[in-house]
Amino acid sequence: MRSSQYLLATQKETPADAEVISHQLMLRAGLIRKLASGLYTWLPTGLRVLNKVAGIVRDEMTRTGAIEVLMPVVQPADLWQESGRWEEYGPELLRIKDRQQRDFVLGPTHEEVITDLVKREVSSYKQLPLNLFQIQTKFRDEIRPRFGVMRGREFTMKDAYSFHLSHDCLEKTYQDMYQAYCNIFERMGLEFRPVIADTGSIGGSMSHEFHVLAQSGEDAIAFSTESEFAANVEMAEALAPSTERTGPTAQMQLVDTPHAKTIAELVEQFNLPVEKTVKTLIVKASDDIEAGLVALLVRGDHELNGVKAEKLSQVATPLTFASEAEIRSALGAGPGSLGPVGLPIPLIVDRAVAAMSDFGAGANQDDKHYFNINWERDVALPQVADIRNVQAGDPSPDGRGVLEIKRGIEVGHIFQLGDKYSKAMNCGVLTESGKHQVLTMGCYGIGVSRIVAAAIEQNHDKFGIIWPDAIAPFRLALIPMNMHKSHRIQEAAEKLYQQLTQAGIDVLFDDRKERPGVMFADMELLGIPHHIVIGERNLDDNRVEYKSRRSGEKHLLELEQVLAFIQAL
RNA sequence: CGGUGAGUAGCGCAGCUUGGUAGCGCACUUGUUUUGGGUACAAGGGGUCGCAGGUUCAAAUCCUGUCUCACCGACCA
Repeated sequence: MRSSQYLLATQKETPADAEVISHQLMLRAGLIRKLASGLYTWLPTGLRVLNKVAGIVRDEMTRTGAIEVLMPVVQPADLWQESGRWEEYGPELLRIKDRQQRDFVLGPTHEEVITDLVKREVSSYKQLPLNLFQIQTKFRDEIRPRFGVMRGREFTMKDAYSFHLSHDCLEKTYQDMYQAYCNIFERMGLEFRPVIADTGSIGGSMSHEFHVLAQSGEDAIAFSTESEFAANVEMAEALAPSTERTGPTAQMQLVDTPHAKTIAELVEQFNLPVEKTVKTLIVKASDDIEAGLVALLVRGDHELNGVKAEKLSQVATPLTFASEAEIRSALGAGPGSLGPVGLPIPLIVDRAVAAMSDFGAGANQDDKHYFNINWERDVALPQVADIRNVQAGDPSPDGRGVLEIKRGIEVGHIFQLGDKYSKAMNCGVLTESGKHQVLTMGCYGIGVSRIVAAAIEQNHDKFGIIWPDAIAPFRLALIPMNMHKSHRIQEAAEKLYQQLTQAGIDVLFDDRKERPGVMFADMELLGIPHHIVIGERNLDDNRVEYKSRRSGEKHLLELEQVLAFIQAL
């Protein structure tokens, strides 16, 4: 490609609304432009990267025996009514009507369509197992799109769906996908980790997420220092403290605490260790709880884990915090003065709270706390559950080492779905014995467009992007200096360009009439991994200069060596 | 959906308090200059000041409404 006949679209200045580095660089390097909130146009350079990412994904998927299809973005509402997700899915599902006033949705995912397809097309056990995938645009009306294509509303995703007669067979495909995903991210040159994950609203049992590690990641991941254990913090189990609860050492006392509405204020004003305080959180209860509310207790320095809390049968789904007004009318005190003693609604305490003694908590009267509360003596120990987020330094759930927390960008997610969709939509085949059997499914997603952003988060410096070779928009930048004034340089550049292009190398030939500094700066911003600079000085010796974008190393090459050198990289 | 803030040239911003001919830097065009790291000088093109209504002789500026965008929070595959 000649830059004079291309749309480079690089910019010096960073638009004000780009927060994370990948978003800034994608705009500056001319990869994307925003059309509206969460909607982006892919410019030629960005599309080249996107296509390379998609190509690797397609290649590795095909290698495992998965077969590519392409399903519509617009889907009829009946399918969603059939699976039950027309009601289940919230406002994130964009619903539209056609000219006949029939309901449709813009597909946020394709379980319904694929299940319907397989139901119609597959009728015998002999056709199984089957793994179908597509690389397609998805639309999710995100509450808060941000970070450019990292969390856009419209995005490109690879989604695969496998169909099986038995769980063992699903298990095997799941493992194959796990391995394929590792291969994909390795080929792209990304630092990633598979972690145990929550299945969320897609449903199912076993699930892993694949995270690209980066400071700006939206998810927190817990790793063991000693073992292979890695899980999304949402899922990482917080073990019960290994030490027994100690006995009471002091009488419970009621204390006036007019200026202590938060744990921090309580700790500061009353010289109470934070590990001796308890937070009382009030959430909406599920329908079978009469009180309508449930109290969740975690230690003062711990955080409630919403995913874990939502799984408790007493807690309403989705997890909803009670408003101050609801709390006052049900409990007679404000949120800053709540505690377990005398609380008239069901209580669930975290494992760490159950192990506490002589602790302080609200007295369920405004501006008063009880200090030196002890379970059993002052209040019965209620139901105990794991409802907090793990923290750095907590013991690993597998018993080996302690946890460390890092941030990650979720770029892949694999699920063992089971029969959630196949059952709801009656997707089955005849078995060997002639009986109808509902199929077991797996589903496997990769955020293709998100990978582009994630790769930049991991590969950049102050000059711009540094693409891994496998996903670079161009592998090589050909930079002639003052070509418009020198026939020798023009001749050498044209010849190299022909030669490299014919050898199948993606070359960006910067033939613009620009100053050297402008060209260097643009090629670095674009992140092209390998640069060849042609100048008068070196041409006298029949040489050009090679420079690696990543390492910065430079050396001279004979003109005749260039092709072989690049091919050997 | 709640809180906060912002909409003025392609991008980044000033002007608004105190109403009176719309500005700066970058980018773009032309010329000269420069030529291995975003040259310098000169001349130019480009704006219904988000939109609608109101006040006024006069509105980017004051008032009302509305739309859009961003950040924080809640929420979320």
